[in-house]
Amino acid sequence: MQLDDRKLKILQAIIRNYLETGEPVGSRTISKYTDLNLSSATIRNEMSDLEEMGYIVQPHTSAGRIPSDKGYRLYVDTMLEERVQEIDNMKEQLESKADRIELLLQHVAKLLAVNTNYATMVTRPQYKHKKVKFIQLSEVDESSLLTVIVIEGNIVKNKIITVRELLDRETVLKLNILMNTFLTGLDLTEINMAVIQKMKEQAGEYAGLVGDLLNAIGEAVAEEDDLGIYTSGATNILKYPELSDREKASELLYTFEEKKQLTRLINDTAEDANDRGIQVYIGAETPVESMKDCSLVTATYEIEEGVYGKIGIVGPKRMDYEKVVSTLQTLMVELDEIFKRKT
Amino acid sequence: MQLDDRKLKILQAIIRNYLETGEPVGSRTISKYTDLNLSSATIRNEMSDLEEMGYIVQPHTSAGRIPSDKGYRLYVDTMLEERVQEIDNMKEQLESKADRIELLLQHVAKLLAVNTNYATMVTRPQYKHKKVKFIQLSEVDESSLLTVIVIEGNIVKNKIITVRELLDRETVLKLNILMNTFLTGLDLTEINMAVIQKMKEQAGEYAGLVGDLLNAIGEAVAEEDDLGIYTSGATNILKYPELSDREKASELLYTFEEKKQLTRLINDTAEDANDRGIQVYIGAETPVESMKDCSLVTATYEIEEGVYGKIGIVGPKRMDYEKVVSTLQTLMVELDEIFKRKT
DNA sequence: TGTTAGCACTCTATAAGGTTGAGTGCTAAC
DNA sequence: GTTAGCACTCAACCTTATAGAGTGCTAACA
Repeated sequence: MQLDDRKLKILQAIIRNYLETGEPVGSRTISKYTDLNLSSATIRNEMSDLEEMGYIVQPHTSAGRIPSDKGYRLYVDTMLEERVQEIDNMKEQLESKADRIELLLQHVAKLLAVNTNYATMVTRPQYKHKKVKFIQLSEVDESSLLTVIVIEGNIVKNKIITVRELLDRETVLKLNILMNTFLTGLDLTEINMAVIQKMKEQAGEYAGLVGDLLNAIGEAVAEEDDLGIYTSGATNILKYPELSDREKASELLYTFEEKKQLTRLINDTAEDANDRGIQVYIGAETPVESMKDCSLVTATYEIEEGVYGKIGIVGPKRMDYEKVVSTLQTLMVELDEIFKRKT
Repeated sequence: MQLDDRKLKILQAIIRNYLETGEPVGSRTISKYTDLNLSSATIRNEMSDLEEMGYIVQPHTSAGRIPSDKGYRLYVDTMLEERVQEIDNMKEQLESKADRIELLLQHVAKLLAVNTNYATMVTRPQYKHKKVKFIQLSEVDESSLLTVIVIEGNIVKNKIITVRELLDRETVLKLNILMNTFLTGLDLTEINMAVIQKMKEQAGEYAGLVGDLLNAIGEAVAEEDDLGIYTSGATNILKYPELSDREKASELLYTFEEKKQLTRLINDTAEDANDRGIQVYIGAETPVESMKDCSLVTATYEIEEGVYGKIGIVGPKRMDYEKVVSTLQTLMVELDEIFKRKT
């Protein structure tokens, strides 16, 4: 069967209506809702066809139709258009935070959540090779040595380590130079036993301390990985009846609270990133089990050449795709500008 | 009327039973449940008395009884005893994180949530006067200056500021000395215009930069305030039917997601902190509106002389008070040890 | 005088039957 | 190809009946 123009219009009308109401849509509604001037009977015939073709489903005989995953898919693939959006204040708010990337991203998540009424998540940019840019050791007091590590993208990590013996100023200086000469420019995979061995040799009596320092650096940088996800608006999920029954809501909210599962989102969707931009996952298409009754829209932002992060919006399948996509598009442009200006 | 020993035992039995089941408790249940060897009729008489005295309520005429807020209050005040608890692995887990206070606290929240099945929150220790302990400026690259500030309690804050002109090594060193001589030992309220003026004079041509630096420090430290709350297990709330209807759950979860309202918890309960230790707030006693159908148990921990933080557990009124309180008590001892050893 | 058995009463929760209304599929006429 | 009309289906809702848990009260008992 052919999906002609009229069928497409009817499908569109069904989906639009369902997005608004969340209720199955009947033929009479469409008959009035569209400007096709067709009777409900004709619509019924067309709907019957659309159902046969798999774009819509009936929850039970004698109910209206709701879009199937395939229907949504067609909708987002063919029907999305640019939408003008008033997010000027969003722009202002973002600029004020441009210098603290974590705060900025957290804020982005929040803004999106407030604007869309869906749950949102933002991942920190993932540096594939985290090169050490700079290391600074300083004595804070007699027994504490502060280690600050700056890695690519001006991400700053720090760790305080306890030293057994008092260090004089000169030793600290020496250690500083040692650490920087050896480590600056290396990424973490390059810090292998050979390098470590060499460093320890050079350090002489402070070999033990150097070991501690390296551990501290390792830990501080590793921390980065599991803390790179910011979420907001998770409770918005409870606003949608089809997601807010005990079981589903609990699972979903837990996913957002724990965040761990969300990493799969980044990894599993990373491969699609060659055609970067905005991706829509509907129902079972999502890589996270607990979202099987949701839709997920992700966007990829680029903070600098080759360094990407993801933004995701999770809502019911009857999510307002147009709004979400256009909001994301605008936001991407915004972020691009902010990052460009910075570097 | 007198609350004699028998009445107390019956009340205790009612509460215990209600804690387990979440259902109103009838006289026959108690008659079998206790070792008092009394018939249900007798229990009924006593229950009637207990109701008159305000310790229990009937949700409706022909239902069993549930404890009133007053009943719970009596229960927690008189009936809590030490409970031996197997939290040895809790101890181990905590020790491995002792050197990163934020991670440690986050972990404490999580452990508690997992152990109790309630929602938990932990606040970072609140330094009343945050004295600057140490400042370190370092050049990261041509245009970025990294400012690291260590404040009391070894809390490390950092901020990268962009500089217009290239700074030579000597200037950075000078600025370092300047910042440290003026600011070390001061708390933030003491950094007033007079001090700033003097610093700028000394800085000469770099007066503008000093201003930027001071702003950065101010910002970095201010950040501390609103980020000082860690939560975990918020979704546990959905496990308790009496809290998981749409309205209540939504409100509660939002409180946990936003965290802002939770600060009131710390402030409002701070006054009771003279008799520090464990506090129980039942129903309307809680300082946070959205928790009016919950109970809240808080504990105060001391990280060093005069520096406190709070731990809170939120659950239904039929929370297992014994378990919660004893878990908290053990945890307090644990934390005390960890902090003592550190300093 | 405290305790208990027994009984009538109350009220929720659950199930069963009846009704309504939205929606469909099919057919026959336009 | 479109439409009006009709019989049919089924979830949602209301009503009613029933079961069972629990109470309060009274009278008898130790």
